[in-house]
Amino acid sequence: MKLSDVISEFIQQLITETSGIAEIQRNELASKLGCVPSQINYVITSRFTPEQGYIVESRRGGGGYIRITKIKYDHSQMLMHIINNIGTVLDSESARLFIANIKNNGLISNEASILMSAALSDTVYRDIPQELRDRLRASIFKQMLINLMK
Amino acid sequence: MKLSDVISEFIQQLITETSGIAEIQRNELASKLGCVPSQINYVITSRFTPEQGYIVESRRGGGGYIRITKIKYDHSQMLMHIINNIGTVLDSESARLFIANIKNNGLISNEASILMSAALSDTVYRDIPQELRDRLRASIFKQMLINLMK
DNA sequence: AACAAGAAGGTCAAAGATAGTCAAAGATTA
DNA sequence: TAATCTTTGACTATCTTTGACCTTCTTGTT
Repeated sequence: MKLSDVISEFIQQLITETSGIAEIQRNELASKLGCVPSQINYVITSRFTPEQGYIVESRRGGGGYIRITKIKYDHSQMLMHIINNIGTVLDSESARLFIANIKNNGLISNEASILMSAALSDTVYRDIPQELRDRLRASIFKQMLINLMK
Repeated sequence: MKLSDVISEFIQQLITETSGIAEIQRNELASKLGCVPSQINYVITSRFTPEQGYIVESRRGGGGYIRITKIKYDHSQMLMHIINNIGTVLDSESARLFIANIKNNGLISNEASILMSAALSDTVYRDIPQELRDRLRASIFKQMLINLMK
């Protein structure tokens, strides 16, 4: 079996055992599974993404950790559906429509829609190179949605 | 658990017990918790900053002390404070602290804090050139706050 | 008052402990 | 064989711990 799959399964196992939250130490896990530390990052970025329903947080330094949380989406399947439909780029008009839609469907509060609109509005991306804007917008939108499902 | 966290929790506990003001002796606390005195300073400067709503005062010499006071803001002062303190750049740690602070003071809902944290978290800015990240983060944060106040 | 000694707390930089990034090389798949 | 996925390691960024040295304050002595 591929190394990446071993790592991935190990983490999934951990998540199952802890019913939702795996907290690991990168170097420790790497040495336990016999791989270089950065491979842990590879596995996480390729298999524990928002699209797949995971939130990843971490801290460096002494006592550092990587925490991977599996989203429970019983009540949020529509949101999950939205996330999977966003793609890697998102222009401001599409963002506006998505937000209006999920708000009208009662999936998010009015306050949440205000915040999302603010964070995705064109005015804040002035300094960002054109080609990065819509990728960033997509990324932020997904991150916000996935975290709402925590 | 990390030493810093032990120290931090000890101080927080003190603040809670005294409903707002912890007064400690640096050397005494250091020896009680088994660390070098300067580590107390480290914890204070990293976890009891104005951004987190604390004022720190101290005196040297015989009978010296370090006093840490939790600030009680009212809402308008709070917003004022935050807005005046976000410059043109904002790193992720400061963002985290600001958000925790305004949430703890009841200025924003839990949902809002989750959304803000998500939108400002480091993970979404991977593709953005280093020098733009913190400018963008500041910009998004301000935009969200402004729109919340409307 | 002047001074010296002692008792705090403050600063800073180095070392240690983690995690993150990126690009090159290798493997697999379409 | 071209595209995509995986593996690796060198380099970077961040957070924590420690210790040597500095500054300020109080108190006792002359």
